[in-house]
Amino acid sequence: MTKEDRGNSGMTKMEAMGGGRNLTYALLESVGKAIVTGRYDNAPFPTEADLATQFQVSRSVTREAVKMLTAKGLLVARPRKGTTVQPPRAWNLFDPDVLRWMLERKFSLDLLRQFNELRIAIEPMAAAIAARASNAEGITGIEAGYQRMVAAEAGDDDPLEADIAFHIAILEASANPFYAQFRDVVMTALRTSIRFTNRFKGRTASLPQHRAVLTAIEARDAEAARAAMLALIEDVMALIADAERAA
Amino acid sequence: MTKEDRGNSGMTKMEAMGGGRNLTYALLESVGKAIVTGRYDNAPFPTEADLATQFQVSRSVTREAVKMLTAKGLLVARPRKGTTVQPPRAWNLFDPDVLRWMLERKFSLDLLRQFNELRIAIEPMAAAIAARASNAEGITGIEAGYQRMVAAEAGDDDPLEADIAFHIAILEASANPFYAQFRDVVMTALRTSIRFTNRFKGRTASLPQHRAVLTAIEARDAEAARAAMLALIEDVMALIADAERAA
DNA sequence: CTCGTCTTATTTATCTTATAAATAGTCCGC
DNA sequence: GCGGACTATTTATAAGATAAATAAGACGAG
Repeated sequence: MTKEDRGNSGMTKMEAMGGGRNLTYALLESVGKAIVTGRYDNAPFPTEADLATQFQVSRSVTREAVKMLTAKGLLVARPRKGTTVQPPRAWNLFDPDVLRWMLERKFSLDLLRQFNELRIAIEPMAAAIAARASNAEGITGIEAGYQRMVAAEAGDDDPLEADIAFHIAILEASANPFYAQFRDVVMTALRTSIRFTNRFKGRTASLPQHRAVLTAIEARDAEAARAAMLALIEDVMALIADAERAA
Repeated sequence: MTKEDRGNSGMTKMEAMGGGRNLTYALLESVGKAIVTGRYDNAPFPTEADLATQFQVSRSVTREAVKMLTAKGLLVARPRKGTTVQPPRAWNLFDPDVLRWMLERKFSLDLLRQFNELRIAIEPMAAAIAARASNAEGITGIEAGYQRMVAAEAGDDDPLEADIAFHIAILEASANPFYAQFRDVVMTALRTSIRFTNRFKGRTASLPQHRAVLTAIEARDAEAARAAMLALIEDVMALIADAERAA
């Protein structure tokens, strides 16, 4: 149950909390998306008083949302100067919210390519580390992810979520917090890019290739694990390159 | 240090703003560090009212600091349940503040090794991409970084800052925002780990090795750039491995 | 005119006091 | 026992006042 229909035509209060579990998160979502979409590129960011008026919320809510956006690198506030939007290079791209806003803004094939360029660096290495150093729990997680993909093949699980689970299990099996940190990034990016990958039918995340990664890790063969994962992502890259040529 | 034994010459107001440019940032710093240091591992996180009382600041300041810590993944707040510390896996390790708190907490050789394990994935690839795709501006930046290292060798610049500038220039030359994003992470981690690397005398960041990276990028030789950068970081890894054996 | 200082206006920062909303825990009637 | 109303606690929201910081303009001395 989402929200009961009040039946009125008012619809104020942050558009009936369209963004999150409370006003602050709703405002965070609205303003964050607006910033990333470039609404303030050629206009000054409003003062906190204006923001509160525009969105019909109290200054407390406004200030707390602004503080969160500041923590994510999107804004900076100074007395008398007002609140200003930071240049994109300052945005924390590895913050799930920020990344999601960027991916949702219009879906850029370019950004998707750049993201997969990152995956090429991270995931094969994570697979190699996992092959070398993961414990039983880590291996079990990867196997579970693979089994979900098998189930998805038979229609018993969501293909995308299963695919994501597999990749995340490997990141976590690396037992390196820096690699595990990419959990949310990979999750967010893969979820959002579904619109793209789904455009290519039959692209059901090659089970054999994933199996190759799994068996290499189980066999503690770091080099094979790295190579198998690399091949997997480079297939995606090839797909993107094709799309770029087509466009 | 408890709060009881103040009583002397005033010194309230968040201990004379010991943390940042205002009360909110001072509180952010204090509480962030406390969380990462584990002060609340075996104790419940205080309610916002208690926090305000303990640190002698208003609820506004308290709430705004808590919201920033929430945005960084350290806290989560729910009505009636209170504010609770998130498990470390939820912390945004790529947030400069969070990373700094983690590195400062006691200096873990283990964390340093894990960080360099990440560098092995990122930086050689960034160098390769830079060799393949960087523009004139990117190359100039790398050359400037190298020149700073040369100057540092002669005592005309800070060796650590010059070294950092070189590595960051490469990340930025990759023209991939995801790689450029590691700018702050690398900066923070290298700065903080100075205490470690300095313990080894003569470790003045081999100029020839850095030069090899530069020339490879200038020559647009991606593979050579990757290899040169990899060699560079693996030297650091060897250093860490030695230290781990010694301990 | 030029430079430094002083004043002023604007904006964030802080504090205070209420009230609302959410919900974990308790108690009650059956 | 068990479901549901009740209560107490904690965050969420609002509103208003004051403080602090500082950019911009006014002013005055040289």
